[in-house]
Amino acid sequence: MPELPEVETVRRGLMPPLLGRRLVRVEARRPDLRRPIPPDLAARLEGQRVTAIDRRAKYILMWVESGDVMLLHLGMSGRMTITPGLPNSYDRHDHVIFITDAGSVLRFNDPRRFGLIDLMAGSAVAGHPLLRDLGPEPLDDGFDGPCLAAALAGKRTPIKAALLDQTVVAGIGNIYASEALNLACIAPDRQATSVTRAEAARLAAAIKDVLTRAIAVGGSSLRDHVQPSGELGYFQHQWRVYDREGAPCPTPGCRGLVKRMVQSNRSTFYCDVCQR
DNA sequence: GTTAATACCTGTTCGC
DNA sequence: TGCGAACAGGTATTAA
Repeated sequence: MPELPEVETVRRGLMPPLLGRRLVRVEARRPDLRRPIPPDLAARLEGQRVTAIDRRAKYILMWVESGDVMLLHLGMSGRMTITPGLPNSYDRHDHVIFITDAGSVLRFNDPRRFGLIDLMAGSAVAGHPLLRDLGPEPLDDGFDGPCLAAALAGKRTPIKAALLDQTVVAGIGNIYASEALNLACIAPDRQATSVTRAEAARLAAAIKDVLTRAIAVGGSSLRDHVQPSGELGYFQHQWRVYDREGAPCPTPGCRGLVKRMVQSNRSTFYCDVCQR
């Protein structure tokens, strides 16, 4: 599932083959993703040189020389793959194709079609409805205990649900929420308002740690995520609790076992011995 | 206004 | 073995 580390991995994988290249052909083969692909996508991107590829939360922003920005979200099952030349055939879920002046082919493939593509002028990025309400970037220098504590203030919801709220912290999904809470030894069903300043500092550090280490190994390849090169990510081998029900808790000195519960219709994995 | 539940979608896994 | 049900989950929408 593409959360922040997977999206960042994709962004980094797209930079070498795309940055500075000209898009010679853009083809939307299936327009009905979570929201319709803008009908003028090809017209506004073809002939344009890619000037920057950024990330905000789980969104990728591709800037072109005209000043337009393509916004991309991978949803749950989306992947971007690059091949050096034209493939023999396209997959039925290859929804958008980009061909560069170097001849490489970028494919946006998304079987479940929870992903989306939008297009806007660069001046409209900050005010875009999907971007304007996002919370702080957890890997920014400014994200720390006080920052997290401020974001959690007044949230009358379990801390796990608060971490999934993109207006609280941007980019955390179901896997890394469980991982960070276990690393910080905070119970997922605690009310967000009950998290102390010291705990918020611990949790902010745990979030940074988990995300940074996941990016370093290319993210988690659960069912869908691969890097643009086709390589897998390997962080799933380092999961502490996610999808490890019954396994020993990895916290040093803790003798608990990983348990699973459902919060807001989502699986949460945790240890009820060391997570308090 | 805030929070919880549901819909969207399809490939995979599970149980009978 | 084969079938259908359940499950996975990010975000928008609807309900409470």
